Amino acid sequence: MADANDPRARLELLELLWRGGQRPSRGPKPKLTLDQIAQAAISLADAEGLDALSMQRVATELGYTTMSLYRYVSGKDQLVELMTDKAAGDPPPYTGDPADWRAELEAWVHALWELYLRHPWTLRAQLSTPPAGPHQLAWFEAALRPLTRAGLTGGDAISATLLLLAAVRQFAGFAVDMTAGRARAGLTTEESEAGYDAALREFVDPDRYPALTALIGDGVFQPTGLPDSGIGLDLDFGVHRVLDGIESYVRARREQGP
Amino acid sequence: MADANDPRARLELLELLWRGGQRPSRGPKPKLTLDQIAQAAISLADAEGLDALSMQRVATELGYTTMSLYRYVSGKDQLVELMTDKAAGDPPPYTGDPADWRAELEAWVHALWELYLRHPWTLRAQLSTPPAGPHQLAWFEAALRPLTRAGLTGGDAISATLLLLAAVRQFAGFAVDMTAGRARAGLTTEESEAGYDAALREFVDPDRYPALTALIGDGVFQPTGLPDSGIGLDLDFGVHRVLDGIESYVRARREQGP
DNA sequence: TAAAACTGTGTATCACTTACACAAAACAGT
DNA sequence: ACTGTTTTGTGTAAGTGATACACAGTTTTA
Repeated sequence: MADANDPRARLELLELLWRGGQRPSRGPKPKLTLDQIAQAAISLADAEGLDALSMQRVATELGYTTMSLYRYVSGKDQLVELMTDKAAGDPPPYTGDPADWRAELEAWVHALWELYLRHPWTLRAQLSTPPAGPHQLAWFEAALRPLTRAGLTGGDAISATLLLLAAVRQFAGFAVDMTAGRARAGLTTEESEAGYDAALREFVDPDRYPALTALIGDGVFQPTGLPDSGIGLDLDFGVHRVLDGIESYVRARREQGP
Repeated sequence: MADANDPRARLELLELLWRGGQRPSRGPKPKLTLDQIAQAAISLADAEGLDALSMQRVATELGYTTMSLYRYVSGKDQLVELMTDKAAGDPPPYTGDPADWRAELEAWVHALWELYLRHPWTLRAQLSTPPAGPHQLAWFEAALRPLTRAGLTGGDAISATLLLLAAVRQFAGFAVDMTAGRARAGLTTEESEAGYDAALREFVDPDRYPALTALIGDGVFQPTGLPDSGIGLDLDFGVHRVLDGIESYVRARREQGP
């Protein structure tokens, strides 16, 4: 099995991602499958987070010994990579007006946001390559289609996809981290938000942080009762700006020629 | 010392962030300082990454025992939070035209990008609260100023800051992950990029991924020789779109009234 | 009917975090 | 000055986790 410090590890990973780890015909029939292992690991990570994910626990969950997993996976890192692609699943098909690329991208963003809230640990997974698995690329494809239709070409379409991806990932990350931190502190959402507001009021010096102080004074950081402290709305705002920016870019290029 | 599963942990953290862990007057004079510990930990994380960061190694680096660190810090998690704020430092002062909010934000983005490349591990640090340290907030403030001047108010200014922050963080994350993965595989940049292109060509099915296939055919994924595989340029593209979007939003609001 | 290849397992090693208790050090109040 | 209290740095030990390695049993191939 290829060491992690080896170019072969990348090829091996691709093989597993795309061909699901076909086994040679010799030897005993495997009792487990890669898919089964990845599924058990995903369930565990969903329920208790990436920190609670250990080879031991996955193995126990499946009723096998820890070391048996190493017959399917070169190590924990590789397992996480496989989990990440599997958990991504396929993006939901877009059913709206095919000409409305903005709506299609908004739906994409929304679906991805939900995916990350469903599998928060994927945001912390350390991947060794750019997206290369079938599901990761399916999401990529689903964004490229409307962007291409909007009029973006080549590298611009990639850049725009990455920009939207960046926004969703980070905003989801903000939301997830806040929820996790809140839960670890044993606070309600309201308590947590009020505590943050109070902390800002206590420590933020108006001379050093004038703009921030003004916002605090406006009550911007007070508890809102919104889910995820309103991060979803921040994301909506951001996506709207980004799509506006893309639209005006395409228009300018069209009018002015390349 | 407050357990992590305790609201007091948050107050304790704030105390350390803002008042640097003042010590009671009784007892032996401490030989270490919080700052010293954080600095050693930052150097280690810079050099070898967050995985290599252990209490043992930090202590050894300083010439003390592992457990001595626990007199200054409640645990590794808290240390990482302190490191993150300290490593953020203060944003460089903006020296350009004060009326040119776009240039100011571009400079901010650029400085932040460099910060993340200098301290890549901060992108993986798990923080228990929204930004609450003096340096984190200083960066926040530095973005709020030009955005406020641009004409954004209240929650909009926050949303826009988060959007730009999201872009920089994630693009830096892409760059960092690619570099790390490349290094672990023992490949040159060129080899790594060529390998990715080759993998896409091998596995991507034109029927299932038509838009992606078109891009691959255009040679978009071929090695470029650009630093960080051109991610910096993708970020520039993205920031340009975002600023355009913000600008048109402000203009529309001004013309139409709130 | 071997020989070869592969599976699941038991064992062992190494690194890590952190709880706990102890002795020495420094201060506070008398 | 003195004594009790608080705090520091340390030694020890427990618990968890990743993973290397060798072994015995299983299945296929020649």
